[in-house]
Amino acid sequence: MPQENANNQRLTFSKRERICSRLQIENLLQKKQSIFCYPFKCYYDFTPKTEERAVNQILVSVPKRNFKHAVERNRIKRLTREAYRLQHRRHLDPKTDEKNLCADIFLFYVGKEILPYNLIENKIIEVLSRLCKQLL
RNA sequence: AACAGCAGUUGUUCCGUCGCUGCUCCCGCAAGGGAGGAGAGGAAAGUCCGGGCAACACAGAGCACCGUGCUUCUUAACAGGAAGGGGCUCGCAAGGGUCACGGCAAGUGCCACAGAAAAGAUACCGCCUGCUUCGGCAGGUAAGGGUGAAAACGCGAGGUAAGAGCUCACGACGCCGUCAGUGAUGCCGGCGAUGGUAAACCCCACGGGUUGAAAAACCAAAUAAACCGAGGCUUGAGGGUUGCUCGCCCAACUCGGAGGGUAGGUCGAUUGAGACGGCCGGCGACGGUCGUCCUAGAUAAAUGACGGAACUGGCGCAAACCAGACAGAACCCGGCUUACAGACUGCUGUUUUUU
RNA sequence: GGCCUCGUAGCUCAAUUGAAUAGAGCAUUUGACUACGGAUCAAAAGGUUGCAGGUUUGAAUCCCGCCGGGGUCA
Repeated sequence: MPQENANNQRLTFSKRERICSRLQIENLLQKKQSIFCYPFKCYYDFTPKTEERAVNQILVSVPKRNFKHAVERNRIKRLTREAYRLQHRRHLDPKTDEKNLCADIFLFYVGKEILPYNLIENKIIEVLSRLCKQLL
């Protein structure tokens, strides 16, 4: 099984890397720190690493207003998560490890139509690199 | 063979790499890791009905409200389904389609405009009889005209001054009786009433307690106030006891406990009115019995991404290119409704060709 | 996931006990008034009553099925 990753890490995206707490979401939205990169609006926050939390966490949301069918919303969320899974080891984790922080990221899909996977992947890379600039 | 209708089945497949969520086994103190195997639908949708399950309420009965409405059967139950009856309708016929299909002969209401009159009848024109000052007046009548969506059962004959269910035959309708049928109902006989409207109020029959998994149950941080137990030593401060001080008590304060149950977690929650197959009963829906199988269980919510190949379609030979329906479980079932490219099967009808 | 409500001119609302031309204000257009504009006056246009069926002589209204919007349950 060839491991192509430079850090020799598996490209995982398990439940620990997701935001599941309602309180966490509300805190995140109250900070009102956001960047915009079509088709994503991204709320974010950085907290110091603790024993309980040592990884970056992410949440994807697609409004029902723009996509009426559950099939479409599921597809966007899956594409977004897949792009994050493949890219966050390279573009986000080294920077946060350097600062000993971990990030909460709320990705809000504000586009009106479903984009193909390679476009979404490029946009996710852009979002992650801009987040890294916010760190500096 | 083509086309059309109806009914039913199916609704892309395979390989590689990287992932996600449960389950089983193994390693590990743990975090986690490894292996194996599983992982969206016929509608998962709409939430339109009916249940299971749960909490609360409840002696019994009635009223109100809501729903259903030909009959019999089916079922856990239903506004579903099956078979049958009746009306309407398509058709030469065979046969098919469709129906909120109990009751306006229990009561009340409504029926605009037009029209004499829209329902206890009435009388504009007309018809007939009588009177007449020849202008009409009085009476009878509802056959005809006209109005309207609808006109006092329809139509023919008798009858009459003219007429009239006034009488009779046939026909539409209700009730009763005989016969057939489990029954709706049908045949025959007798009696009887007559506008429509109950998706108008209402009457009759039957059914419905309310609220829904954000239900319910269990574990249980932090914090506030109240309670219980122990302490409450020195100094200072509050209240009571006392004229005052000391003392004592309360209380502040400290520690512990129990209680309720918020954040959070567990459960509910996936073995069930289960699926598949055989046999038996039934016209059928469906039921009985035997055997085999275990077939998603997430919880801010898994079932995905990329690449390759095949298949189908755009398209008439090939290649290239493009596309692959409707749509995503949220406690679980039975139905209904709505969406749906294509493929396949069966039956029926029409047309053409061949024998 | 469950439940409740509402869809009428471009906008805000009537008509809702079925009754025949669906009405009012603002906005739009035209004309008058004015040197011009505003205000005012007069007139016009604008509606598949969300869509599709049914009941009825007749439906915005009654019934049924869809579609869309809003609200509510921690």
